[in-house]
Amino acid sequence: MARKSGSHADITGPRIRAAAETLFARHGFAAVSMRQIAAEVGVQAGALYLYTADKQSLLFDLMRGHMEEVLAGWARADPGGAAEDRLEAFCRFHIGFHLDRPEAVFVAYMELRSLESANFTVIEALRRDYEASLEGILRQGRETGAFAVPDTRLAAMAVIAMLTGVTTWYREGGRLGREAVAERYWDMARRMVIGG
Amino acid sequence: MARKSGSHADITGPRIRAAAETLFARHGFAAVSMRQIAAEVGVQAGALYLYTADKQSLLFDLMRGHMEEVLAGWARADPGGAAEDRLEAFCRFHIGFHLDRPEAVFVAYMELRSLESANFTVIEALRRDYEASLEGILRQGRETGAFAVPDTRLAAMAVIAMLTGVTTWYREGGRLGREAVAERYWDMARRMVIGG
DNA sequence: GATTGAAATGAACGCCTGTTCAGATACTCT
DNA sequence: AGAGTATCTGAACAGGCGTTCATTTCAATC
Repeated sequence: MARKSGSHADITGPRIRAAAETLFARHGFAAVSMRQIAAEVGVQAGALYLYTADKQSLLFDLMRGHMEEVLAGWARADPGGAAEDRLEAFCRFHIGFHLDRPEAVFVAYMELRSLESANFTVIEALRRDYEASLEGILRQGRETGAFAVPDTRLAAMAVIAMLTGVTTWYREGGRLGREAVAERYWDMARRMVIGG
Repeated sequence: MARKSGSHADITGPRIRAAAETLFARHGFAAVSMRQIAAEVGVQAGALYLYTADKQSLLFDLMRGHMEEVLAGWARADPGGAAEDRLEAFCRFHIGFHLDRPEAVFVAYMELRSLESANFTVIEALRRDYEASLEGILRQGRETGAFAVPDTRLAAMAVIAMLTGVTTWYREGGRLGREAVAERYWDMARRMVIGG
């Protein structure tokens, strides 16, 4: 029989993933035990295995889900058109998306080394897809003469590193709001690549 | 009696720290056991405690040593003078220094959360000192009119994140040499902050 | 050759790990 | 009320953890 929507199982799975994400972000994958995750959900450790094959799958599912969300998010946010407009959209999207999910971002960037080899390959490929989408914008801008970028791959890595860095210091309710931060970062990114 | 220089003890301590650094960088602090470190040095686990109080001290000493090296290194490399010259020196120093010590950098950036609270405070203060030295350059440049930076703290964080990002993709013997990478990153940093 | 003292061993401590599973519980549908 | 199923418990497993310490090893000194 098909499971009713809203059943306990439909709720507990996501709760486990959320608890794991929070704990992995705070203490690191290796430092968090299945019993800690279970306690956070209010359940015994054995119950977790009704929802996940093992601890590694929990991490992998979290990271793959995040990377797919990033890619789908940018696919939606990409306005197309001129390279400069697309770069602005990319900067604003990247910062907004990352500030919305600080824990997922933390896990995705810090726990690559905790992935088993086959899982690492999958996540790494998704990451390269995302980086390639930025590099595509830079190539387009160079071809149309809008950007002066001697090395698009290198510039793409530099821009992404700069943008992602926001998550290490930004605090909600701090001196600058998201919009102000995004504005200034977009301005710096523009100056980095613009011709002249 | 004073210990003879070159004694076993003078050699084993650094060997333990080197092994710990490599293993912490590769697998993460929590995922590495004292027995693994000992095996790497060719010794039983108990022997490590002749050279370090505990595992946490091993990590803390590594990170403090690294941060103090960074600060001392920049103090030596800072040419003084015009802000633009100092910024160029900073970019080249930061990239060169970090590419020389990929493992120490990895540990210093990834294992902050593995530090006990008191130790974290110490490391964080050292990091802020380093960031402040870059921000000082940007402030100087803004005051002399060389740079157009609306927010020096934000720009400092952006530049450091961009520069540090090199360590995530640079591979010795790759498409670009260190000098070429440093040259292009300095160019991007300059464009980010320069007036006009 | 005996004495010293540093260096290292290897066993032990109590506790925690990821994972499994037989049995108990609670809920839904007839 | 009773059957059936989804959910969870709680104990167990084999092994690893950080750390301690009595004992041994070994090279340098007297």
